[in-house]
Amino acid sequence: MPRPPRYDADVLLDAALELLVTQGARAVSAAAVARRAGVPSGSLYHRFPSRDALLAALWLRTVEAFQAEFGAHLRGSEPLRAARQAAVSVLTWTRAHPEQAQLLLRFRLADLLDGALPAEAKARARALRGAAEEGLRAFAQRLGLPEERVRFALVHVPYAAARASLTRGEVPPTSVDGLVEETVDALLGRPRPARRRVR
Amino acid sequence: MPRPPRYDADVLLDAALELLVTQGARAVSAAAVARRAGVPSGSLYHRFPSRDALLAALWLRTVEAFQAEFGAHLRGSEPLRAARQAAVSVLTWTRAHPEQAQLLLRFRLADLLDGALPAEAKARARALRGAAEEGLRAFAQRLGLPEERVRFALVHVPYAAARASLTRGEVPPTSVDGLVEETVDALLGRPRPARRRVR
DNA sequence: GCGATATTAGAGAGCCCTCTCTATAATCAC
DNA sequence: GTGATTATAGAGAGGGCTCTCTAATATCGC
Repeated sequence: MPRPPRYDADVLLDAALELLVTQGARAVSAAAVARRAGVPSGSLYHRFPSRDALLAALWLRTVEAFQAEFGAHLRGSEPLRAARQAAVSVLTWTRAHPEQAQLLLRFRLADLLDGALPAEAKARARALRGAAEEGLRAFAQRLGLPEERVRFALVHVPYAAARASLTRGEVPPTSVDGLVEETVDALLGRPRPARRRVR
Repeated sequence: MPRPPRYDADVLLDAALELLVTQGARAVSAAAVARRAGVPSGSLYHRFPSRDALLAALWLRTVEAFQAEFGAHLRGSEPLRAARQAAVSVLTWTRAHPEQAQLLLRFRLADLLDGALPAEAKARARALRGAAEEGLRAFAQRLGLPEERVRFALVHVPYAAARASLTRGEVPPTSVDGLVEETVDALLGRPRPARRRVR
């Protein structure tokens, strides 16, 4: 039997994530990741065939984690309630995993890579995209509302709310949860009888 | 008198923008910008002291253009109407200047740079940020609503709507204008009597 | 034409990065 | 212990990038 591994692939992905959110995409070189993780470059390339493959793995690991949670909420029983919960879960997840959230909010997969997406990663990416599309489509149907409207309310609005804080290096305050729920209600539910004018 | 310039600085900024939106931040090297613009690298460095200075100049040129328009709408007479117009102007501007919009939507200034923001750019950036903050603060006061709510409705929601299309390489369809106005009304105005359930 | 001035033009020093390659080490079945 | 297998470890080839430096060039006032 073989020599046991000394470094976990996740150690490298974690290092890459840290570099990415603190220093930006240009700072994430395979060499920098290896240095930061305290791993010889040879060992890095033993696990990942290329820098692009490493970045793709980081991206996919993160999207998978996020979508698992968001999707679970969408499948909840009462639709409007599920919608609110899914939307707010974006903020909750962001608070629980600020670095991962930054990765998703600030970068596109293609922007992290130098070349084309490695074939193996492409399959994983397509599966994820498919699952997300399908989940949203099904949910829109349950609500009886156009997909565009549902996507706007559940994806882009919470996204914007999370992004607002993250770009300032903070975590979204709980006060925006209310704004997001209110927006979801306004777009997907019956209009609220009277809006409280907070001031 | 001196020899007349042969290249305009904007030619370089345009080339950088094109590289940025089509290839991502990592692709925008000073060398690549010069190649793309058909300018010798020496001439590039004659205009910009460093790659970072060039990228900062591109960013600032773009933010200034965007804010000029957004700010003008905010100063419109009837507040709720001004709010709707400002919010929708984000989408209009995005359609008129898709590449510039992508720059603002997809990248943060710091992510484009390798090092710290050059001092000269820092002053310009601070001025811009100050003007934006002040404009929003004043508008929130006119509306008599909390700044956070106004920022969410006028900045982040339209931002999200624009981003939705741009990340797919498209320009926002006019159909989202309605969603944005509806959201602005719901968050800043009196609730609409009855929402039309489109389907 | 002639200096003064600003700009072009491009070669190349030095640096970092990606990725490869080879030598070495650790584990297990027998 | 031996062989098979899988990792580690790190040096270095080759390439691109940033930025500098020098030589050449275009314009103007006189």
